[in-house]
Amino acid sequence: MDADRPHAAAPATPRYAPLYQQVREMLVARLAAGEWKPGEALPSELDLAARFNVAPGTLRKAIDALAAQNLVVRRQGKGTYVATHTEEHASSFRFLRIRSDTGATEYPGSRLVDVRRGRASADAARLLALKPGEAVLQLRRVLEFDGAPVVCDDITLPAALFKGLTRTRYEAYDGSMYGFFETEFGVRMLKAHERIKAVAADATAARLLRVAPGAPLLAVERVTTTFGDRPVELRRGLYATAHHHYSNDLG
Amino acid sequence: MDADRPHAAAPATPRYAPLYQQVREMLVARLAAGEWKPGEALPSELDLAARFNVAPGTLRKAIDALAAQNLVVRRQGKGTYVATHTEEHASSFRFLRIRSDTGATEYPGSRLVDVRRGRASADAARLLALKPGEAVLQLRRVLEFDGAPVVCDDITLPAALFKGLTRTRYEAYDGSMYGFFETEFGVRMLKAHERIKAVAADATAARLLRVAPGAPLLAVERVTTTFGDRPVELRRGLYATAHHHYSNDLG
DNA sequence: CAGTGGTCTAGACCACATC
DNA sequence: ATGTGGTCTAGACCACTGG
Repeated sequence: MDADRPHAAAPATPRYAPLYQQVREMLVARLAAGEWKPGEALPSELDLAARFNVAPGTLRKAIDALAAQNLVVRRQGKGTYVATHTEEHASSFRFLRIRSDTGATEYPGSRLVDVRRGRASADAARLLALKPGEAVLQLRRVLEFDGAPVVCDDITLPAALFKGLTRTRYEAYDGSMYGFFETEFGVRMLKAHERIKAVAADATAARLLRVAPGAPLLAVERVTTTFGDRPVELRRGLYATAHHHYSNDLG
Repeated sequence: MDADRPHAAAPATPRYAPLYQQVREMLVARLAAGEWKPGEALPSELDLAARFNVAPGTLRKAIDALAAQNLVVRRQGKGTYVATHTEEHASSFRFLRIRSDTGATEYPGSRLVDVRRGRASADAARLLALKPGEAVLQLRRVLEFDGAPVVCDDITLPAALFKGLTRTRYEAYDGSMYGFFETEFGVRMLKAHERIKAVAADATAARLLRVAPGAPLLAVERVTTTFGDRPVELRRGLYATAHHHYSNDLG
């Protein structure tokens, strides 16, 4: 690109980077920069192909890759849209793996119990790529299925990215927490890694989840990342699994 | 295919099936029938395109889909190979989500504790699509990381598919359990669904995993399927997560 | 060197959504 | 009717592998 030389670009670290990957990276950069906002349509494929001076097929392959990463969503006959957490009233199960044993597909209610400012522990700093002691926000929220508490999450956020986050403001927002982060703070949660253990409920968890102290709970530690694999959320959750389970597909 | 009319095939249930999907399904059928065995190379793309009377690009897209499902593996310059569980000495972590907390990537040892014949419980029958009381094999095996037991699996298999499975025969086999199933019984594990809960260790589990009775454990119920989403294995595992965790990527 | 998968191009046509 | 993404085709050329 740049010029009209198809795939003669100078190799960076790998010996060679396919044109469609280069185009993909340019598109990601523009998405990250907010050239097209979540929920908006990208220009048409032919338009983009012309801009980047590549064949439609090449441009298409680049967008295929973005769609596979869930960065954009294609809608036949309409266009290609920037992925958003604000429309996923069904597909918000993308980051929510807890399910009712009965298979009921009800969407849980979220209750924000507490918001406070604090400083990153050594642990949190490491996982969030912050300096120990940097300012963070600590949220605690409870997920309720059919009125019964099932999940208790302790969420740690870099304060610098979420200036002005308050409990009131969250409660004024209608939608998922990641929708809230996206809309109000421009932070887009793209990928997450979870580490799961089994633990015994301590007094606090027992009270919040209404289980006996010492009852076995799932402990889920999630690090969520945005563009460039930059960690922007640390979430430690305790799941009561008497009537619910963590669902996972391998394949 | 069939004729030389590109995509005029009669719609079945969906209004319309793309040619490359039809080709994909024909390839899956041949894979399931064993026309090419695990580890073997498929014919070249040009060859297959000619056989199916489609353009190389269309055949390629069909194989792309198979590769995305991990049914085949492409190797540039060499060919496209049927996926196998017998070569994945590294990538066998595809179906093994337990990891050491220290990040050590050691491969665990597997010890088959017990093999017995039995009849399917109502539960097992439902999950394996058998009739209650049908003959099954019950295996119990322990996974050890660095000599310490971490996972105890109770595995239920339809006896009809695994005739002649004995402990001796497993111990004579050098490789993973799914490699054993594939090589010795022609059963290919393709996908799995897991449901995870936290439970307290009972006396048996406590002894096998060397934890205190009542200690919290991960309980992982896995249903593994082969071609056509046919369930062929039910696996109930207990994971000791003091120094290990279940690792999962979302995104 | 020949053979394989991988990339790129170019254009025709289909299906879907919207006006 | 128009514009969008989706499919299909056809052929040239590149990169990797192995004899």
